[in-house]
Amino acid sequence: MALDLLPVVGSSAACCTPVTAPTISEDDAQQLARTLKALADPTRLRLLSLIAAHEGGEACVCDLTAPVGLSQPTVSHHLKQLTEAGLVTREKRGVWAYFTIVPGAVDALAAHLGQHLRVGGAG
Amino acid sequence: MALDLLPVVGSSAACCTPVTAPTISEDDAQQLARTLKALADPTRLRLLSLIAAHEGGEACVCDLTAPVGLSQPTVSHHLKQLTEAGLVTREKRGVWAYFTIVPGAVDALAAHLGQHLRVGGAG
DNA sequence: TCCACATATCGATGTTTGTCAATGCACGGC
DNA sequence: GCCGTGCATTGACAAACATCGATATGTGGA
Repeated sequence: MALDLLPVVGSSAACCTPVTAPTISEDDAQQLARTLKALADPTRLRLLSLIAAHEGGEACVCDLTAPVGLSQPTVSHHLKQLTEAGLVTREKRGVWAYFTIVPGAVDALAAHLGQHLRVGGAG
Repeated sequence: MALDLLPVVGSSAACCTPVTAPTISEDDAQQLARTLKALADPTRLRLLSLIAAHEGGEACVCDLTAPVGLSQPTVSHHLKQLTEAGLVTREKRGVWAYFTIVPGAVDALAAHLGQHLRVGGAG
């Protein structure tokens, strides 16, 4: 292993400042991104807004298809995404499925984000 | 076209509760989704976290490629997305491009979200 | 039992997105 | 003036996604 020369350049200096705080883990980033992806669609944002604006904070699929102007299967698909992301809950009553915003879900997401993205790191 | 029967069912009642608050506009939803999309990727979240954790709150591309394990063009592409979303700023100093977190950008996003998604509507 | 209706799932399709290799561009040192 | 280096852009490609029509599932009423 006789390769101990390698000048290493040394003097160029400027680039590559050191990391001074812990960064988000790969798993945390993936989990956070999954939830954000559920939010990052105009149709789903409108669905959430519609649910929140409905009387009692709940709405069924038939309440939502007309306002967003999409087919029933598409709306159902988006609601499934939101449910799997933990942003809404689904409750079946009779023939209808009522969706409700999970309180605090968005706040928790925002807190998580702020924790990792604040300059100076997670500390 | 003599088809005026169509019983209309009428009595089923239950479904379709009324909307009692204003909902997010189509444009607002689109704009909000665009910013969220920039955040909704594990690589970009890690880049943001890395920038925030670097000394002085800034980092250049060469600081970031190795930690995320992707090619330089890919990292550059993600940083462009983040810049266009207003989440980071880019400052060229000599040969290097330094990226900085835009302070308050995430907070503003969170505030925007909460405003539209709180049950009871935008208030 | 049969039918109508609300919702979910499936299969197909066009679009968007993340990634890379190759190349272009600007800056600084020799 | 030339070359090396850091970064951005381009073109290509595969994976993911939003959307629809058709169909399946489950529920309540006749």
